[in-house]
Amino acid sequence: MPKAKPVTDTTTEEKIKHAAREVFHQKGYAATRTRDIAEAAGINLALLNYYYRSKEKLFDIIMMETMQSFMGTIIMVINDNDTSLQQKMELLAERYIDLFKVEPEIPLFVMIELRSNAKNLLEHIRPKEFLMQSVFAKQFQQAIQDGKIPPQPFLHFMMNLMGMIIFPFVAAPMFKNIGELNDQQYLSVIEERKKMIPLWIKATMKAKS
Amino acid sequence: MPKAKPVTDTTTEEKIKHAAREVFHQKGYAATRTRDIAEAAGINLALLNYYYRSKEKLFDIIMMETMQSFMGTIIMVINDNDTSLQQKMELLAERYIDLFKVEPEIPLFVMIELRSNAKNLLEHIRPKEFLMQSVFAKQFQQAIQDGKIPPQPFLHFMMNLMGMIIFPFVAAPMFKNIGELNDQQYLSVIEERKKMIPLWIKATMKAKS
DNA sequence: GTCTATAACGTGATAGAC
DNA sequence: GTCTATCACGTTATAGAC
Repeated sequence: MPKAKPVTDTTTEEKIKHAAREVFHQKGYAATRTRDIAEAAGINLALLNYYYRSKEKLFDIIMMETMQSFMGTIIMVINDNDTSLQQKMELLAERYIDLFKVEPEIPLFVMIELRSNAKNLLEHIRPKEFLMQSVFAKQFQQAIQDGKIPPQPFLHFMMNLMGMIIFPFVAAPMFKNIGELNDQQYLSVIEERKKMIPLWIKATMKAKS
Repeated sequence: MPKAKPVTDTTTEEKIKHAAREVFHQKGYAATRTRDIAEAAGINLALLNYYYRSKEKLFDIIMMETMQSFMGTIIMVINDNDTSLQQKMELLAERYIDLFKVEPEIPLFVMIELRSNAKNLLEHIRPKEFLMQSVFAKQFQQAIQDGKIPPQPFLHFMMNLMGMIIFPFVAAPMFKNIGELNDQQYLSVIEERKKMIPLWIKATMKAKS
């Protein structure tokens, strides 16, 4: 069981939110009981409602902050004018893997919530707008025009890149079993991928379409 | 909303199980109410308990059958002595994509269940045993010994292959939004990947480690 | 086998003492 | 602010008529 970040947890309000983040991430909205959160926070159930009104309101806060972690990572990287396409891929792999090393449940949590609440979430975060108009996307198209890579759909490229980064976290139990690895060993395997993913992706981009 | 396979649904017992499979896949165990299943099956709630005793027992059956779909696909392919490594990759991409086109919720469902019930499920299906001792794994090692590909970990190869196949289904809402695609269009994008994935994977295998 | 009515239980939320 | 006790409600499961 991976622990979330080392936090001081000063106020009761923060203790509750911190516990909620962990429990919601691990079990999802429907399966977590407010009593689980209260217990994890070491406080009484009534306090949860005192500070956050309801389970749903608390969840919305966690959801928003989690999406911010998830999207913030990519946003900071893909619109930097001073990095190349190749460097952006390296940064994406590095930043995401570092994020998920601390909170490995985020990817699956986000995918589940996107399924059950796609419409709401997507029109709020608008991945299409900021991704397709990013420097990253433009550099990709430029590389094609410059003949550096063959013409190919940006979507497949993104699926492969994000899949290589994220999928090992989504399917961690399976791969840990296959490789007979404990949590720590598994993380060091994933650490290797930081360097490899950009090379692999580069190779796929040159493959004939 | 993707529909599950066209089925005759003869008996009441089958109608219930078919409805349960759909609802459990779409919403997960905790979020589905037995009433949802009864309604989807067009029967009364009491009948569900009459045939399957409890929500949990019904779920266990669905889980088992789903894992069978999931693992059965790979098992049939990876131990065939008459196909090459390359052909096996092609078959895996084709079979899995065909399966998930019919029931796109399976991948996320399986990942969620593996998270919340890893120990039980994994010691029952033992992916490590049958995968690592498969003809597929042996052919992979042989290709390295023959100098056809550089030495590299089988686990990374599997992560990349399975990730390319499965991840687009797990993160479908996100990619549909990015590409502005409806369900049908999205499936035809994924269909393209059947041919491309083996080429991409081949390219990654030749990249320097 | 299939239904209606209801029992038994778990969970979210609140009242009210301190 | 924090607690205990309790309410109100939804859900699983069953009893019993047909």
